[in-house]
Amino acid sequence: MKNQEIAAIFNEIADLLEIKGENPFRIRAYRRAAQNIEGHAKNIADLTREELLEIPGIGKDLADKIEEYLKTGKVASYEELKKEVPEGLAELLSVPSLGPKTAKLLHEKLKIKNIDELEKLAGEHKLAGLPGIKEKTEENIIRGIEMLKRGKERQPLGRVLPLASDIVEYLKKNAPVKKISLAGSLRRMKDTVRDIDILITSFNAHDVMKTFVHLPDVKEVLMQGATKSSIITAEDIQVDLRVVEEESFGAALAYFTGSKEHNIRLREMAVKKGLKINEYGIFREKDNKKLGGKNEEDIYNILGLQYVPPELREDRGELEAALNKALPKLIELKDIRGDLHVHTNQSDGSHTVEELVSAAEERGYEYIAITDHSKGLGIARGLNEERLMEEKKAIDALNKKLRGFKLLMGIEVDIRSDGRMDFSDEVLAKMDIVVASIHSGFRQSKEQLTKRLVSAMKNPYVSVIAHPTGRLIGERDPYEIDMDYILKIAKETGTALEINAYPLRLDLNDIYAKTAKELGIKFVISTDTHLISQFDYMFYGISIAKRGWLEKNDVLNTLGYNSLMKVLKKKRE
DNA sequence: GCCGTTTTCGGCCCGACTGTTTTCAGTCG
Repeated sequence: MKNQEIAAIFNEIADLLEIKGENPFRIRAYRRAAQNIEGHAKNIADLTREELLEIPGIGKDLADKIEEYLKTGKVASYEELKKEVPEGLAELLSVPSLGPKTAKLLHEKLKIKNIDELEKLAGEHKLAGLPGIKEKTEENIIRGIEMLKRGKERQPLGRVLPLASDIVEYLKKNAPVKKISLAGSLRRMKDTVRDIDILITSFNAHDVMKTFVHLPDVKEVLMQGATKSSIITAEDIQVDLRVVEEESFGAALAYFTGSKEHNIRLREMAVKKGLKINEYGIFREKDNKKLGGKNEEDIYNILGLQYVPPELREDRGELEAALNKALPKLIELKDIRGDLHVHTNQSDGSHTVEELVSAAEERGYEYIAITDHSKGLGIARGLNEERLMEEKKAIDALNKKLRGFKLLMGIEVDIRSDGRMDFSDEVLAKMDIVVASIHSGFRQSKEQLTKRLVSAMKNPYVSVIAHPTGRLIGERDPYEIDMDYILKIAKETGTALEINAYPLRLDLNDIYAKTAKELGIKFVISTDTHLISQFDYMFYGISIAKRGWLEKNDVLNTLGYNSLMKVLKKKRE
């Protein structure tokens, strides 16, 4: 996909323009375009000019630049800019607390061109004494470089959310907290997050702040004010806390939940109606009369919009839909009636089928599918045909004993590097459900990898493609595939795509899920459980599904057992 | 640079905290 490349260039242009001190709105236009290109599920390279212009934030000029890049591999104006602003200077902007004005100043006065030079001169205390810079600013820059070096990359949702919940619980117990809520990308359940935002109401903000900056986990206090404080935890995650008045809680929640792009659009809509939105409420412009803000719903209602669930607030069309009362009725955890990707101790899981059944029953499920690995995956003790048939026999027997609960006999069949399935059709035909996935040859060419998935989908017995892009957040990039083509074949063959709920996978991601849904492709949301506690990862899968605008009807494991079996058989016919 | 049931030109979201100042600029979210 060219999308990331083009988005990166537009962001870089925005950085360079910032350092030059250009019109801030022009800079924002580049950033907005970059954001919308990155979030676009279709390959930009395949769009017609008309389709390009339909992307919000892309006008004539930026469409020209995109076409120029696709044609020549370069953008002339970008190359010009790079000549004007020394290479490396833009990277200074990635240092927290250092913005374009300071970057420009540092270059003009000290000829600093990159972070290494900055670090050296800051260490020698050469920064202090420049206009507007004294010791404190120098210290902050040094600290910013340290933070940057520690790699404060985005962390997987599944790693940060438990931490955030702990902090919320601690504050509830130890500080005078009335209302408390997570906000930011964590509340939107983005698959990765950079920091934790917490919003609080209290009759004693001062004490809340005091407790907060003395949390057991605090490594560093970045700022402490009357209504806003920030810390860094021992895990190197930044936590921002805001205390607001009860009367403003809803407005503040909306404001701090974001996304920034969503909020900007919301405010633009408000301005057009003669209203003003800030974190304290929604106001009439002419006399500043407060119309609402205690509840988050106020903001949307007064603008004549449906309430937009946090997971949708990304400026991906949700405000237009809210205006037309056309928001999806999002899937919920309680809609899920079973898990269709579960491993036992026959391959690399930790539990017996019986143990898994009782755990599933506890969670209110009506069925699960046992899908151990196939023989090709030796490392996971993949099953050969003989062991698979033994497992099937055991499951058949168990099914006869179970009351009100069903086991589906399945397999997670390995898609071999040449595109063949690890079992013959004859064996696959004996399964209730076949989940196919790639576990090897991640570095094959895009064509090869695409071909492997296509060959799996064209197999009449393959019901689901599991973790379709193979990513492990923060550890392994998705392998390269032609997603447009994959989606087309999924639709044609009636193959479902999995949203793997394992927190490091979350694969398909939200963007692809939304596109796939629009094409009418069906999904399963599965946990890939190897350990009983992992059944609870379903919650993460649901969150990604919500972010992909999925409704109950889009997801096969919301069906009752009989309906599900009917759907699974349909592809084979 | 984008965008238009106010506009093809003139707008473009809004406020807190910090560090530097002595009323404010820069940065951030």
